[in-house]
Amino acid sequence: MSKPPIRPLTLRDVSEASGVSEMTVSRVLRNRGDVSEATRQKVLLAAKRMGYVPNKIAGALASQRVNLVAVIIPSMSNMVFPEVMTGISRVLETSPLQPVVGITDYQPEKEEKVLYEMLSWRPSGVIIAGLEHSDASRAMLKASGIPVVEIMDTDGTPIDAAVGISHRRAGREMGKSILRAGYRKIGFLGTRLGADHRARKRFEGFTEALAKGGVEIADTEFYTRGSALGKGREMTQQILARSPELDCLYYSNDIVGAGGLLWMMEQGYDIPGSIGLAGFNDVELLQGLPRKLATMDSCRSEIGRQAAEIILERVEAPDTPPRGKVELTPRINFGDTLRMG
Amino acid sequence: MSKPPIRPLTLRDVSEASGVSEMTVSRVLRNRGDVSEATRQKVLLAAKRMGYVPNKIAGALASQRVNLVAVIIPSMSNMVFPEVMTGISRVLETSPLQPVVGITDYQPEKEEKVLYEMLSWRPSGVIIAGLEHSDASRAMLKASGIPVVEIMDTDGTPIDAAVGISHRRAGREMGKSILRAGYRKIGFLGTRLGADHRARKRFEGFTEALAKGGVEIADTEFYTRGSALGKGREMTQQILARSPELDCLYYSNDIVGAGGLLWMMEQGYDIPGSIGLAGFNDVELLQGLPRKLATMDSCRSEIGRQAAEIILERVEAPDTPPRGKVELTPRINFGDTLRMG
DNA sequence: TTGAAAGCGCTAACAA
DNA sequence: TTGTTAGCGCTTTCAA
Repeated sequence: MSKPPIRPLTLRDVSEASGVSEMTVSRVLRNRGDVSEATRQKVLLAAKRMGYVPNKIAGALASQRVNLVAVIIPSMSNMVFPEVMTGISRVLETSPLQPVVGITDYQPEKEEKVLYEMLSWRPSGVIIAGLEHSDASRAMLKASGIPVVEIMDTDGTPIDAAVGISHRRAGREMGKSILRAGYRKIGFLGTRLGADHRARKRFEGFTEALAKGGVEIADTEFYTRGSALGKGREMTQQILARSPELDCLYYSNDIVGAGGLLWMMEQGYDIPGSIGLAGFNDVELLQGLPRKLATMDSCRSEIGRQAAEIILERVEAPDTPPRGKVELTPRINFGDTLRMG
Repeated sequence: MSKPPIRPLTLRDVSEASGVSEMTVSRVLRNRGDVSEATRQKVLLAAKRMGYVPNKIAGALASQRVNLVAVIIPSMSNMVFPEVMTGISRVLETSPLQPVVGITDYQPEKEEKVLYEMLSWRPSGVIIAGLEHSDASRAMLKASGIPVVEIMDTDGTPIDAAVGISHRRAGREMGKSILRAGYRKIGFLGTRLGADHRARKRFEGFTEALAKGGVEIADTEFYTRGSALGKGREMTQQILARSPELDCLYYSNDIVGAGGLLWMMEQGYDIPGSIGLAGFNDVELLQGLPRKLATMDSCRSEIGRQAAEIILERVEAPDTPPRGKVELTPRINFGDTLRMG
């Protein structure tokens, strides 16, 4: 075992060790151009036994190509983005492109910073959550000259392309279903509006649908940080202590909804008979609960897949006309916590 | 609004636009060296209005420095690694270093591929989960000449440095506590052993502790994919159908354990009186369950924090002597599902 | 305080 | 099939 080298190995080292020119070594290592099987083997052997790892920094600078796709999302911990990532990876695995993830914590300033940082590595494309970005972020994206796909949401104008669902419509649909089922005293529980634009849009669509039915939100309960089961329990307890007349609760996501459901089951509420519950996202977690929370599929892996396909297409054929907005249609799943209308 | 440029802007463009030499522009943009306030402002203004984003590829090649730390973990979706990442980020945020994540799906071949890919970008350090790696992976890590911290586990010999807990000991401790509480017919439910070395070590430590008390595992139930609540329900149902005499179940992680707990509560089991339950990890999710599952803290954010600190230290002062192995001590939390001994 | 020259490690384009 | 040459866009080093 030789001691670790001071400087990493270069192509030149492999060239000298194998007695083949740098250029030919480079060709072998990239499987490009015609190289005789004999030299090929010689080079491969030398490279492997030396433990040579190519320097992509230099390669990228020389070739002006970086096979990275920047994926910029608000958070990793809420069970929604892992599925988006799976969809993206599935597609990119069939290509030389690789996803690199950046997290914004729902903060526009952080998004701007992460975006700047990632663009400075000159990726081949950007997949970014949401349609709301700071002016500087939009400017950077436009100026980058690479394909940009905004995901999750379609309520707005994309910079380049967008794949997602209409959260406003999702909220409206849920509102209509809840009214149709006969609920009238409706409460909303969710993230403090503002940071999470998609939750806000669902809320707006929801209240709009209720308004059309002549119903006003009876009470609301907002929280700030985290999205744990525990929060759902607390908030549900509080809103029901304050407004015991409520006959339906709409949660901004499944996790808080699940927390509420667990708490209400312990308290012996009659669900969905005297009170209905609904969440959003259709996360896997719900499958394991004693009762299935009503929810709406947010098409996460499909969104990831299509976004990656758009990037791939545009990287392989830069003149492909932009696909514009792709709006997917989420379905309501009534589960066991909402009467059907 | 001008149309997007064919080629991204370069330092030279900013230089020409501001009438300052490339070199001085570079200095301004990096806050290095003495530059008069007048030129500074001129450059900053020009750069901003043009929307210039520096090319890190070129910068890295020239400076031979890449402020990236490769973080290589098996999975993102099981609630354990997000917390590790938080610990890492917390520390790196105070420095110019940035984490970049790679996922291995618990597959050694994929680990090797991801590692190769990341090392080819010449990061400043590597944080990698586990102590078990293929020979090729170990060789690459050794040859890289950069600080390497293996995390989560301390049962084995690190390549460079390691921060984690002893999973063998964690299993042993839980085994001892369970015996002390008087349970004797004990079942184990977990991932199929092999891929997940840390779960395997816990299992080994657990059986070892039971053996010392003259007790043998009465039954086991293994699963392969995913780690959902639903799996926990199914497996628990199956093992109890097969071995109704069991008086304690040890799960390889909290999520399957939580699934089991929910199912058993529905079935009306007397917990922890006639049957005890325990998991592993102490994930936040447990806080929201009707009863708190007994578990053991896996020190995730502390592991992330310390790993990042080691990297940081070694990057700033390359001659720092290696810290070797850092073993943290997890604590048992008896929750509501295990009698105390 | 500023600038000029050289080169980081690789690949595109061309020549042999 | 193989080799040579000239950069990629920046930073280091040294000189002014």
